[in-house]
Amino acid sequence: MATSSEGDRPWQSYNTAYTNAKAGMDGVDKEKVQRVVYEMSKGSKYFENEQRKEAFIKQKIENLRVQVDLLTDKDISHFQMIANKRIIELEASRDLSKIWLHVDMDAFYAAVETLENPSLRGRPMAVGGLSMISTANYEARKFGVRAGMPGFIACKLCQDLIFVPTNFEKYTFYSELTRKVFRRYDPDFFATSLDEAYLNITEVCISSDEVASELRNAIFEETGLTCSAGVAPNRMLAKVCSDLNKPNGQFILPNDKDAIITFISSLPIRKIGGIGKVTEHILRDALGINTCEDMLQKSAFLCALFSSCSSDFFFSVGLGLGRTDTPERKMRKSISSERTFRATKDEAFLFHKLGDIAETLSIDMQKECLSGRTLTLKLKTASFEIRTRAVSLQTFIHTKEDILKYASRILKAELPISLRLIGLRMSQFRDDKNSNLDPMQKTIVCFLSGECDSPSARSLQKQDCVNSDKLEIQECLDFMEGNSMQDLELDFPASDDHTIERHCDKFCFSEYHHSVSNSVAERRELNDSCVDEFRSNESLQPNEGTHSVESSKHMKEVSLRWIDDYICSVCGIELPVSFIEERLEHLDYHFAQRLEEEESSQRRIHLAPVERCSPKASHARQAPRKKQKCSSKELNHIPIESFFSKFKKNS
DNA sequence: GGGCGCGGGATAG
DNA sequence: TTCCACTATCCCGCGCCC
Ligand SMILES: Cc1cn([C@H]2C[C@H](O)[C@@H](COP(=O)(O)OP(=O)(O)OP(=O)(O)O)O2)c(=O)[nH]c1=O
Ligand SMILES: [Mg+2]
Repeated sequence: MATSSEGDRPWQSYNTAYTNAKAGMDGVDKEKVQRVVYEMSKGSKYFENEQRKEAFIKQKIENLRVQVDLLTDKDISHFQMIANKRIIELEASRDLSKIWLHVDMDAFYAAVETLENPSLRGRPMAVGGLSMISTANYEARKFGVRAGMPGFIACKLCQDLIFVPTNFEKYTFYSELTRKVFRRYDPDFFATSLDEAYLNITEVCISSDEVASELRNAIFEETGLTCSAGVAPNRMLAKVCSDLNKPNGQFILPNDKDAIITFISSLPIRKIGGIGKVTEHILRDALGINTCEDMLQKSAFLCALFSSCSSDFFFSVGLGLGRTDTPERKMRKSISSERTFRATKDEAFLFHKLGDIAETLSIDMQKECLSGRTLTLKLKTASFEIRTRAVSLQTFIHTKEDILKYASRILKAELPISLRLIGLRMSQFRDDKNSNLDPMQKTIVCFLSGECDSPSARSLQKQDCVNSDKLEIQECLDFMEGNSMQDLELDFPASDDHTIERHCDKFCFSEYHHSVSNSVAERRELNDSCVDEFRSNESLQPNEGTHSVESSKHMKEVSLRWIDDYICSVCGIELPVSFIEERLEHLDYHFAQRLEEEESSQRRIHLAPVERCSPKASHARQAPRKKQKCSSKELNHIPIESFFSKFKKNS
């Protein structure tokens, strides 16, 4: 440990952020880099925050060491038995039947910029700005400049460094080109970022070496970009391998257990994906673990100190085991936007920023047709402390106004505060996966198109399905035929009233009112002291006798017009109402509808499959509503035009 | 006790 | 003169509810 010489060379104790071995960093004067970084950082707010975090981790390590010291010989042999058993089980699961290839483009953003501006070739260059750089080319790396380093420090390390601003459209374009090549080798390849992908080449592989060379050549031919590749029996090892001969190189690890053991034994644990700065630090200083092999040597202690989930992971690393299956494609779980600015406590400025962020987030959500019910506000204080505050709503939101409304309330609760960053994230998207759907059920849109199992139909289901409130179509049809509305019930997501109050006791959040009832209005007055739209738990009870009665004939017309409007506004096809009516007669499908309570009172119709099970709670009763035109503004971005074009031809 | 929601943290590109 | 990004995912611990 360098602690003894800390007095002389304080930079050695400053975190190892830029010192971990990285491609292109051989032969760099690490001591000098470390010193410059330290000199530039020392005394800054950022630095102080890092020191706080570091101290916290040191404390954690200290606690672990105490735990280790307390272990008796008996304890140790006990945990050793458990560990051995687990290791044998894991070893038994070893699968050497697959061949995985990991591709990683070299200095990707920088390489793309160089391609578009050849004068940059051979000169040290970084993509990003003075505050942060995304990556640097290999010329710049010789100076110690690297991804995640602030630009102003990089400048000190390399006087002639050229900065190029990021341009994601370019990177996306070139990423697409590389993926075209990947697809030829494995149509089911899966990309983990713009510049990385895993390919299962088991089937196409005669010689791994040749496949890798051929692939890299093809990529270079078709894009002008170089990449590195790693081939191994599982994804964890393939990723390690792709980094070994970077840039523009490859490394093949044969599907042979002895070769794997040899390979893994001397490998520093930091090379493994999932083991970062902190884990490396903890395992080294608490248990003396440096290489993957050490994971097995110290298995008893890993068992004693960590959860079985964590120790399993550590043992897998020691054995060189990794996933060999192809993961199913997952939809995104959250979407966010955040901005950094000069730290300030000027509230007008902060709220203005919040509005900007809400707007970009809303635009991004609309691009992907997302609507979410959990909003998370992220703040970074002037001292770099990160705070997050979340609310889960009863309704799904995606407009700037809605996002800003709730975000403002949360932010108000944090004032006064000096901030340097504000971010907003939406999650818990509206999605059929959120409710136990019968996957055999199809959407109304599907039905109308007659293409129930087409991929576009599935993607449509993913994007535009379940709502917080739904009407069973059969019930709706019953109603249309003159039955009572009394039996129609709405399905709310689980109520989070208490949660909201608990976590943000200064504010009460408005609920989504499905019917305008006197009782709600009355309660609103009673709770006037709280906020504008308070909603008590009592209001979750069904509202009695509040709906007016309109003729069922009229309702039927209205319902059919809704659907007609929906289809029209989405894809511009005007269908005869009688056609829709005829189609609907055959359905055991459902449609969901949603009434915006906001000033615009826009009505949005969502077509959705619905679970067969009865609604969990019946909080409100549906009241008949007046017909309103669908808002095409909200619907236009739903990318189902191509889907409907099929339908157009047929009709 | 399982599930949910929140807040913090680690990791990666 | 300037003084460390942005997007996303997973995991853990905690408190609460059913
Ligand atoms: C590591 C990192 C990468 N990126 C971007 C820029 C990178 O070009 C791109 C791919 O990341 P990396 O593959 O990690 O880095 P790289 O491709 O630039 O260099 P190499 O693989 O040869 O070591 O992701 C960031 O924006 N921020 C980061 O912190
Ligand atoms: Mg790369």
